[in-house]
Amino acid sequence: METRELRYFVAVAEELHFGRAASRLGIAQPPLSRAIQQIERHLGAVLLERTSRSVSLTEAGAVLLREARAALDAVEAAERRTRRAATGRPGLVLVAKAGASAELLAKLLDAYAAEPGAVAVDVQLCAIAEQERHLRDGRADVALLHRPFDSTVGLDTEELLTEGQVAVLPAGHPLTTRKSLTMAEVAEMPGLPLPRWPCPDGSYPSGPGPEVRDHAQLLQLIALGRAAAVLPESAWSQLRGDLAMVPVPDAPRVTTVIAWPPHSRSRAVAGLVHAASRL
Amino acid sequence: METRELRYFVAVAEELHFGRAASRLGIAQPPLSRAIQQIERHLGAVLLERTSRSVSLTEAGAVLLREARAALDAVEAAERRTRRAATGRPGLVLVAKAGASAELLAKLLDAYAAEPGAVAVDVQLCAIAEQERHLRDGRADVALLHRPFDSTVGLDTEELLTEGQVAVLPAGHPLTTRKSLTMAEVAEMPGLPLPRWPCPDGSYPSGPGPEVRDHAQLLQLIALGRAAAVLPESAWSQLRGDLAMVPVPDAPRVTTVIAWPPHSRSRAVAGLVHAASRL
DNA sequence: GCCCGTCGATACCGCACCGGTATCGGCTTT
DNA sequence: AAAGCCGATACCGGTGCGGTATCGACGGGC
Repeated sequence: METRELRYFVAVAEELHFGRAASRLGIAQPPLSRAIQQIERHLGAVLLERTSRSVSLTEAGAVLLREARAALDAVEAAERRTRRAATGRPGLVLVAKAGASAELLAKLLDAYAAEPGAVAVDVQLCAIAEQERHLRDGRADVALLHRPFDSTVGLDTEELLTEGQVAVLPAGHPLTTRKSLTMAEVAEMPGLPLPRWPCPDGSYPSGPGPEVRDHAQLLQLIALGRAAAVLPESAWSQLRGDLAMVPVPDAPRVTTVIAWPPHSRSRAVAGLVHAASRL
Repeated sequence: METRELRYFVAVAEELHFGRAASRLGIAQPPLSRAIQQIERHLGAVLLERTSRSVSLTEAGAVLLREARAALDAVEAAERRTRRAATGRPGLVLVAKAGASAELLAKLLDAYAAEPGAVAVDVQLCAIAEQERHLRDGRADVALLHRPFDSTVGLDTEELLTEGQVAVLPAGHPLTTRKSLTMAEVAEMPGLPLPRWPCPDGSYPSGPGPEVRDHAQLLQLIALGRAAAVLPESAWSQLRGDLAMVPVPDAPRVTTVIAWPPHSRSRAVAGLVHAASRL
């Protein structure tokens, strides 16, 4: 099967509408209909149930959607990594959540730079839940992830740090005088909803809190008195004067891990991981 | 990039000869030359150094070869898994090395069959080093692997059993009277070389021993007095009357694991792993 | 109840591109 | 110096992709 066909199928499966999928792909609708039929003939399977009013995935279609996304990521990764290898500069790209693990990251970069044979490390800060995708499609070589929030499925990892979490509140909030809080108390603070983080697919769960892409956004919203949050202790180093923190002992402990795609066995990645593992 | 292009590149990169690659692909040589040029133009990178006498991979070409193989596996897996999903029969395919972990496998299948909601399990026995590929290209859902021999990189795993290894010798061999042997002693037995196992790419390392694909082959060669081997203790259950075993305490311990592709989060796989984890 | 709008499928057509044959140009071998 | 091997180039024909036009089925509205 060709990647063109996979791209076409993914577009239709995501839009569940041939016309919209076609315009998203920049082609007309009829060739798209034909291409999907050809895929179905090739696989000997019905992938989409279609009436003139609705399009829906069959079970086989759902499987192909999941697998096709992975395959397209792999193809994209192949292109990107080849282009990067061709430039000759063997630099590493590391992604981390903007605003998270700042201290740890600094120590890691220092430690690695001191190693013999260290190469340049290009640090990219991205939105929550974006790092995994960057690793999978070849835009990055290594990532700092946070269990249990980020999925590390299919990646090789090394644990770096486990820590508890704290509630981050606007300075002057009544509860800032407390020595500790429970998750239940934090979740039910009137007027201070917890923010909504993006899901891996980029959508947001529904609920009362504000939609948030990274820590900087979040801290600003808290300072404005529009939200509260429960964050790893190390977020402390980022705290501005207009914020306060209170430990939340019953929040799940957070483990920061360094992760890399399993088959990228480059010297440079190994060196960085080695430096990380003995911080 | 299209999978056709990736296939073409892989063929040339493996053959390092345009003519042979073309005939392997079933096309003529000129279109292949053009296709490679087109890929190089598309990526903006030189992938192959060619003179009229030799073809060799550049560094970028080596990266693309590795990544392209992974990408093609992912595409193939997408097709296969979709076809399997379309049949409606939600059977699982489990691969194991022929002749290895026979007892464990039997217990596992029994335990899983007793679980509520168990589906049919299709057991495929294959050659050494083939299981990983079966998982990656969608021919199988789960595999029994043996660390440290098999690579589990990029797979999710659960440990099942760790055991020591024993030397397997022809019955009546002088050393069968010993209570134990060392690796060094086994490696240097005159006239009884250790066999050569295939590498992940299907080739064999060079050396004195016979080339061997699976345990049945190996045991027969040992019985014939043409080889000796060091195998996990559980191979004991397979031993015929014409073979003997002696413990080898300093051989690395072998861990049998059940492995599955990380993004295949099907109910059935989860059930099988669950059954396996509490054997 | 008829008309109209929506949406996927079909019909048909032109052109890009893939794959084929013929040939060239460079290099090695004898 | 001649011959052979091998990748690149030139050129050509056919497949198939993508386009426009249209059909047919289904719903909703006045």
